[in-house]
Amino acid sequence: MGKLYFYNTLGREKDLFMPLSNGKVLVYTCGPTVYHYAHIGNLRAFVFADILNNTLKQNGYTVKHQINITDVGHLVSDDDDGEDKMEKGSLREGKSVWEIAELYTQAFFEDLLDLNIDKDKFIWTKATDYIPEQIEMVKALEEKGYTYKTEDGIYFDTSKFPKYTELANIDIEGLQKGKRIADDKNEKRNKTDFALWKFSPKNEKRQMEWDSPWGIGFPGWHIECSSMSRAVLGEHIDIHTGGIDLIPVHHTNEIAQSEASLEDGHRFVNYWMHVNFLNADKEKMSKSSGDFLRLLSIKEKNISPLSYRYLLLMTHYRKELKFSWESLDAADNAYQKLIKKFKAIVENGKERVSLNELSFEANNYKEAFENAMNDDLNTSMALAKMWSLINDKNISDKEKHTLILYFDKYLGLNLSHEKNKV
RNA sequence: GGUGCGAUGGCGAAGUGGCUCAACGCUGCGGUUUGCAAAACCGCCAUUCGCGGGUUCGAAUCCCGCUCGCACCUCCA
Repeated sequence: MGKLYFYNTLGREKDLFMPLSNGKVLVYTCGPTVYHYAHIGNLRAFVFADILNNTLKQNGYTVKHQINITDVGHLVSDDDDGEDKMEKGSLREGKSVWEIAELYTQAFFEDLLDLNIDKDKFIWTKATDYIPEQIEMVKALEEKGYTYKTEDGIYFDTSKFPKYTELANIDIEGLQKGKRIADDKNEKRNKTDFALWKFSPKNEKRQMEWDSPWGIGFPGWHIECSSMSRAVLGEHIDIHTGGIDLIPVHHTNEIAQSEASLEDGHRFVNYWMHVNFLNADKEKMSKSSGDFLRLLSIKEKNISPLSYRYLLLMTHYRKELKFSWESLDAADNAYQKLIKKFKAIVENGKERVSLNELSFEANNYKEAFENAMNDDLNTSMALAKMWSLINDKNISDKEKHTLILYFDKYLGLNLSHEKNKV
């Protein structure tokens, strides 16, 4: 097992990775919401999760990696009578909310397949399959005195959890009025308090609603990750990943729920890893429906989705990526060239050598590549090492063949198969 | 208002004190090859790392100040 260093959002520095139990790593990734198609920005988080998963495995760990699917609708923010996004989608498309969830879940899985992400590596859990667990957790929090009831739901009292600001470094006083916290009409005690259970609106039948000790309703949107991760991975997990936007609200709330319901002082998560955003050149990557770039848009331009994956690997995951068609073209050129070069290498060096009988020089490339990946998943550096290897005339094609296939176990660029268009 | 991130060649991007007077890829340019072209191959393309100071034998890398840009806090990852 090599030495892995990960940048931890909690503490904001690169730490040596030490798993909770020997040889086994528990990972949780915040997954998609399934009332719309994923745009390519969403997908960045899952390519990252995939690379992380690969790297852990290459380092000899057994990885148990869970991703949730948010199929419960939650209220559209601002106004009180805001519609639920699932229900809204249902209305829009004339399908039941369950059909909506299924439709977009399948579309999401297709995107993963296109990106060479084997979905079977992960344990997928749907929020609607874990309603009893979510209710249990809310009950536990209630028993410990962390909750209170208002007209529209059961809320978590964040003032009772002193470490609340730890992850995001939130200045509660500084939170501006008029933003999400402004709805003082719903009797929230603190600006940062959030719903654990929401009551169904009176005189209205929702398509998704469940009975609970507090009345008919549906879970708050943070509780699903806390309770599902506990159900599948246990109370303590090694690594939790997600988009950078989840830090201040969602992950902060997750920590509060999970740790408040544990014994004092126990950490819910040891390493928090956050993927930066991909932003479009001109238009902002759209948040809700509307126009946004799908993987399909890339395919329609006859560009391989794996070229998009290559583009993602060109930049470090913690760095913002500005998407443009120019940069995707550059990535596509590089990726297609890589495939060609690799094919030529395979033809000249058909039989491979074993990884432990590499020449000294070839082994240097192996180590340089591993070091790059193990240093907080520096894929950009790793790609550079791969190119240097390809261009090195002193290494035999047999060894190159061996090494590139090995590298691709980390990178997942599907270099060994023929499904790529050339 | 709060929080966080960033500024490196035409573009993307690595590099956190000496092995980098700056990797790797894309583009471009010159050449070899070719009937021409494409492809392939060979070669070239930042004395410089936003600006101004400072620390040091030595800084893109550390410190101070400044300028500019971006993101999140509105259920986008």
